[in-house]
Amino acid sequence: MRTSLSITKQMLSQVDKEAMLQAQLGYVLEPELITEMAQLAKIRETTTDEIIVHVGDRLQLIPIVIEGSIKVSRENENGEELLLYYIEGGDTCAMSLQCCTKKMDSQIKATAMEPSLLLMIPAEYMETWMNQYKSWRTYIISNYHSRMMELMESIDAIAFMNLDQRLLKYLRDQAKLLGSLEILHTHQQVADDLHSSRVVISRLLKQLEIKGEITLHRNKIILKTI
DNA sequence: ACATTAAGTGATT
DNA sequence: AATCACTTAATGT
Repeated sequence: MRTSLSITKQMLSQVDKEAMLQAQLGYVLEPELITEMAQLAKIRETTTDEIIVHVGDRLQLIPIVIEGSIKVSRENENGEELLLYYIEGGDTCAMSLQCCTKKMDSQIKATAMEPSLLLMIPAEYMETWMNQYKSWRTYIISNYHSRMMELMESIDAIAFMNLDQRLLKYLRDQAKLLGSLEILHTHQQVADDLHSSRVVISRLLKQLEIKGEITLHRNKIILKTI
């Protein structure tokens, strides 16, 4: 009984993979490629805050985000972090491709921000697809470009914005990404993402609350507007 | 009721 | 803006 159920579920998900890819990438990728990807891809489901890639991991599979969102951060040897950018539905981390083919260890940490669904593709196929499918080339290059732009935005924020502005931007980015004005984070988690300290973040959040931008609760920050 | 974790605060650098 | 040292508040057992 249990076996037949799980087999059914497995088969369904195999069929669904193509549909999911079609829905997310049907406009950019050739149908033959979508089919091929669906055959090769392994499904990975994540829970909120599940770490998908650790610093130092040797990647062999490249994730494509189907549902949900992933946070990519830098991490130093003390475990201190800095959020770099997010990866949303239909996106991939093109940088991990290079990481795979050059057999380098991952320089970043990837964490699921919500329950997410990923398709994991063996890196070696990605290489051959670069020559085989024009749409794939375009997709990867455009992904590289997006990540690069987001990286620059982060650098701008760090270099040119005060922490209070950066904090507000962070809250708004989170809200946009997760589609909710309620941000379910502790002040400590926010501080980690911004590589600041809890006390400082608490004080700045208090100021934002006084200004009427947000309201504060335990484990929860509510934005008034995006 | 008690322990634990999150958030608030004053003082100091 | 960060850190320390402490208080207060919220929540779990």
